[in-house]
Amino acid sequence: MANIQQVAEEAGVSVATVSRVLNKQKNVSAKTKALVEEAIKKLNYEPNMLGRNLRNSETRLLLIIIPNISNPFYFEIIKGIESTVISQNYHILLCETDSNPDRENIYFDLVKNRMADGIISMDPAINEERLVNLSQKYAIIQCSEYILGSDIPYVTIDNEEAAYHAVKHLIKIGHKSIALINSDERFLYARQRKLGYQRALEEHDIAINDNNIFHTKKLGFESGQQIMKKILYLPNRPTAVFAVSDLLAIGALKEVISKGLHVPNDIAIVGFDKIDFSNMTHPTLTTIAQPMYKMGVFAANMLINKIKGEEVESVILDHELVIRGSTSG
Amino acid sequence: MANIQQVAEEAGVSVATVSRVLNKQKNVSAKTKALVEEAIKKLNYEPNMLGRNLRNSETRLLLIIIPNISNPFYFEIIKGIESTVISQNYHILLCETDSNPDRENIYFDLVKNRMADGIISMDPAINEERLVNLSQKYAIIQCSEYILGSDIPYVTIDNEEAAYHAVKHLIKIGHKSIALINSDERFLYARQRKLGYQRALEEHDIAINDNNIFHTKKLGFESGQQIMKKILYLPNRPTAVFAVSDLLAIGALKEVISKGLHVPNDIAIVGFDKIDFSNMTHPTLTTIAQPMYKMGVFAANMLINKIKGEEVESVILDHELVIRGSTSG
DNA sequence: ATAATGAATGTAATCGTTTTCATTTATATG
DNA sequence: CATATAAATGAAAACGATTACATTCATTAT
Repeated sequence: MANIQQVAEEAGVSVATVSRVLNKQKNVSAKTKALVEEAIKKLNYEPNMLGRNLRNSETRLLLIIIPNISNPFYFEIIKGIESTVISQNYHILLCETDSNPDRENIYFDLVKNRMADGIISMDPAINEERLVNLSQKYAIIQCSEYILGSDIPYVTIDNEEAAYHAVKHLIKIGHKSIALINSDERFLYARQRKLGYQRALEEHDIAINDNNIFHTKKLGFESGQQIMKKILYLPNRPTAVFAVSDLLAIGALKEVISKGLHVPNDIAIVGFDKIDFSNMTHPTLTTIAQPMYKMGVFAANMLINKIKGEEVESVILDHELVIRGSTSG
Repeated sequence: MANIQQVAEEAGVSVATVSRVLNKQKNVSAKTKALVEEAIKKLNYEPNMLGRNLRNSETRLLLIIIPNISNPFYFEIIKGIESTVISQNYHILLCETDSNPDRENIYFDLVKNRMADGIISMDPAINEERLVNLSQKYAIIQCSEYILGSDIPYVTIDNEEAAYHAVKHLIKIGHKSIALINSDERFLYARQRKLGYQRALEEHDIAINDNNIFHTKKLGFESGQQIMKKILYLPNRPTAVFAVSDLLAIGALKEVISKGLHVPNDIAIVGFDKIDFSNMTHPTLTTIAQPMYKMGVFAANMLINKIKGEEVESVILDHELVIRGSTSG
């Protein structure tokens, strides 16, 4: 494996000149440039990034921290991030915490050890104290979930407003008894979405019934299924359900169908996220669309700017209510 | 940001000694070790991996190449890989090619430039020539899809046998007209699964009807849906469908249901992969389960061994037919 | 007390780049 | 033609670790 030294010898120039050619710098004559390029080709030379990285003290690697790789919510965001960073010669290290603090620490160490230049965190369960602490010294951006009051820049949507939209839609088509399938209220987005749910009900003079509010720690289909099972047994069965994620909504939908009930006639359902699969259920799922790809692009650009030392501002993007079969027969 | 030099000064020892403490080597007295550890704590020292990596010429980064991050087939495999490598102090760089040769090249360069120590490729559309070429100099393992006749080690299942199983199941429950939704036959697995499909039919004296065999370049739900649309218009409509991936099968299922037909009474469906979603459809999907997590673990260990310079053998793991609602009313 | 042994520690080279600064070479100006 | 200026090139330090080898120190045997 040839190194820059050997290329220099082969071309009969100094390593500095080779480096200049490599980095497309000015001030190298066409003749020597050709000489160097020839030597590179002849020796099959590929620059060693380790040397370069050490010298430049950067890795051009970015950490993306997510709770779980199989949650489709993150796909489009990640695609947005990936295509943005790759054009700027960065790469991403996808880190799945599984909400395990040990995993989290391993990833944090990666940036402390300078194996990564920055972090985009999308994990609601992340250790906030440590993250804020880390953000003093390293470039960090939050995406989707963020820490209220910290000064880590974030990109997100207005969760309260979005939930308000979703529930208002249910009310408008005539529902008065609406259940909420929420996730853990430790998480900001869960609290915000609940607020939106409550505001919509209050605004239409519908009493908030705590028996209609459910929580789950896990965000998979199964949780939605289990909670819907409980909802179906409720004495005054609600006529509609708002779930804070499509996965939960799809699990719920599945349970209703399995019991031989009709969606939306017996129970209407609204989800959140507009994941791909939400269009493959029968009926298709009404849901709140987040501009996921765009969120990824924003987060990526913000992080890269932050790495460059620029000042970056948090961003709140628009959402959209997508009305489909699960609320309109 | 302190470096090893400053720690050495603070502790009043040489950098060699600090390095020895860092790497938990023998031959350091308890006293000096304590001294060094104190200095490390005091200066908040974190070793810089770039220095270490350059010296050791390794990055402990492994490339995982997949066609598309949103295909759930890869999740469990990736989880298997991730948890295996992390315990051995490696990390993964998830690389999505989108079947775009430019992307692929960027990733290949990563290993040429020594930013990664090896590759696990799961991309059926990968440039075989380049991959084989690269495997002369770098550690490469293939997972799931592999190159026949190359000597890149792989871990996979017996695709032909699995498809044979699936189709035989359909025949056993009485079907005689069975459509195949295949992917691009450029891919080995597609050819193998078709072979299994044909063998099952032949073995039961069912004529193979080319009109019942469909191909798609894209592997999303929508492709399954579109193809099923065609199948439903066929003059002698098949009574069963075998799709080479769950995504295709779910799209197909959706189309059948949407047309008001019954699964499995009007059309039975078998998928492939046992992705999470396959349990969330109504009815649930009969499918072939691949031992995905295990495949990931194997691939990871094989790669790490290969990096160490050991000889590694290819592996073929068992599959399993999971019978569910879409073939048994 | 001395030599022999082994453990602990230090010195300096090394990995492969980039970049500052000095020096050489080419070009333009009078 | 001499000089001023700009462009091209090179020498060497730097990035931060690891490690071969040399050296010092402590321990034991004679």
